[in-house]
Amino acid sequence: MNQAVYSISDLAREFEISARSIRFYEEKGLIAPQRTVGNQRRYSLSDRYRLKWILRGKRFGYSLDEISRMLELIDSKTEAIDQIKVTIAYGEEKLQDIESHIEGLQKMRSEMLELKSRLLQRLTELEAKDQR
Amino acid sequence: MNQAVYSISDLAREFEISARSIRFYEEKGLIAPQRTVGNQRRYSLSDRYRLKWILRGKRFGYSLDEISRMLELIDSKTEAIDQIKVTIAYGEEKLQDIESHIEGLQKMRSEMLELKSRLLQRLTELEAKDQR
DNA sequence: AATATAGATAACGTTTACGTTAAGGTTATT
DNA sequence: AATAACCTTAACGTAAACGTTATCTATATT
Repeated sequence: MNQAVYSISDLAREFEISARSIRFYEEKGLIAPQRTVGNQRRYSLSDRYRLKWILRGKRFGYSLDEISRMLELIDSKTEAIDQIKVTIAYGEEKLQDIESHIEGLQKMRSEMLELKSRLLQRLTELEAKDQR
Repeated sequence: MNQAVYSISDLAREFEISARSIRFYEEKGLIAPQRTVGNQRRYSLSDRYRLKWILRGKRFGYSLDEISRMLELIDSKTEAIDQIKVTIAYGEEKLQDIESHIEGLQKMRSEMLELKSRLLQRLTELEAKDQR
């Protein structure tokens, strides 16, 4: 099994964040890499995937706490029917939330477009006046 | 002209935020209501609109600083051609940004959906096993 | 006019998400 | 084996975005 392994600065470089940030996410329990004999962090592919999720979540306004709960969802490995049901329910909640985020952003988008067309309008008017 | 006017707590109630927050946005220059003779804040419809924008921006991960710049764009009233061009350029930048936010969220959405279907799969398997 | 409710400023406190040293230990390279 | 490059924990610092509290003033209601 060709399991890629990354050091903390490998990931820091790749995602353009500080090693401090990555350690901070670990402090908060969002990620938990293996350690070498010398106690240095070694990240697997799935750790890398988690980190990607963390950064995506952050970009869209989710707090580390919320992201943490989403990650729990991601690595739910339980075989208990009731637990799975709870997890699915939580996932559906988050889906709703994400969808409402998308809607809100689309609203912002359309307002921005309106704004732009108003500005373009004014611009062409002024340029026409300039022509004379 | 039937100009609606709101007190600070009117808006706080409507948007479910604290009056402190609204005052804070004013401190940061994002909103600037009229004052009564007794120095109390009175918000117009357009102030209310700005506040809505502020909250929307915040929900989607924009900092008050970024939102501030977007608002400047909204109330740009300049007649200077060059200034308008600059404003349009900035608006286009923000549009791009919003669109990439939307894309990212859609990615999150599809991963969430995948996750959910995997969980549903496991659930039905377990329930089938339970049946026997 | 008196009282209740609401609003003002101002100062200090708090949480989140890191940045920045400091004082070392580990790994890789020559 | 020595040196550079990288890593560790730990502690303190910081910026953003408010919350909280105190003290005082305005407005609304009976």
